[in-house]
Amino acid sequence: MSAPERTQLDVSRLLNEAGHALTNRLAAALAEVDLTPRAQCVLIHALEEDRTQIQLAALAGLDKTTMVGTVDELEKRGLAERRASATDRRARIIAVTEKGRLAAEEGQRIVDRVHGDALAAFPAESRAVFLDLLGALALSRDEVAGPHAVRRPRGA
Amino acid sequence: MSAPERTQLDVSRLLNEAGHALTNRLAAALAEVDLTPRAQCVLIHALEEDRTQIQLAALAGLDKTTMVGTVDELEKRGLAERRASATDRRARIIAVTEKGRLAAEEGQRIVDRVHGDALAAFPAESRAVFLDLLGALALSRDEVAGPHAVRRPRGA
DNA sequence: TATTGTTATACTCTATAACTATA
DNA sequence: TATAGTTATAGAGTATAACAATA
Repeated sequence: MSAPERTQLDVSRLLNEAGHALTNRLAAALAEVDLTPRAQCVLIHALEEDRTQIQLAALAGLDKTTMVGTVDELEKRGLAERRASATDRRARIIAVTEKGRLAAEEGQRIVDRVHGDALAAFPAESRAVFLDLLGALALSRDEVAGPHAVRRPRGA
Repeated sequence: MSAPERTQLDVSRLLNEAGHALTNRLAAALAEVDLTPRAQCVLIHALEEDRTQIQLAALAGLDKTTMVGTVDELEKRGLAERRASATDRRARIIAVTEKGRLAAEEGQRIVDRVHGDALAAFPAESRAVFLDLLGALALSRDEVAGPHAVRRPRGA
């Protein structure tokens, strides 16, 4: 507890750069099977159980309007289908097709490989500490500011 | 070394979320002294020594065209000035004014505080491990893919 | 021929607003 | 009245292209 720890001058920048680096690698790797990280994420969550677009959007951290296009794409490529919900005629359940399931499973192997490779150089204990702390930091997401960052309302 | 370590299912997502969270907090805190993280970053680097716009852009991870607007803003607010380089008549040295120096120093205290707060809850050893690993991850930025992520050329 | 800084503009991404149909 | 999904579009951010001055 001496001078303000200059070692980590810019933690936020390190986080953003590391995040971009990994995301780019992930996107490049998933592109080999024609998937985006987002599509992969949605497919995986949709496989777990019957979920509506809004539920999937929340899980993926997307807006419902962004989700429309994402699902359009999945449907166009035959990886998933919109089905009427049995309990709410407004809602659409996103059902993953067999083709989609196979793609998602291969995608998941790729995701695991990329993440594994990124951390492979470090000892297991360090990885555990890192992931623990990182998880806690990520959780503190909406605790401080409002639900979302700045964005002026329409007529301003 | 058992099944693919499911613990860190999505490291890249954690990194991005933690990065956004911290960046938002940083932006909110710096807004109190009317600075953006970017302006703060440019001011600090410009204070260290005489630097041109392009040099500052590289240090801040910005495009030179983005830098123009950033410097415009700093100049308009009287925090910095464009000065002719003594050695290259094409180049502009970004000189920080006294007002800019004071703002940057206060900004740096805020940056240190926010970063300190974010990590305060964790033991020093964990922080050290975390920052070490994070720094290594961030360094691996351009090692894999090309210099920048996708962007179709103009006429495509 | 290459580079600094500039302008203009085009592209991507995402969210707001307004709407329909349900609840 | 509120919510799921849709559309259209506005806004923010950033990069490409083309240019003038200079190297």
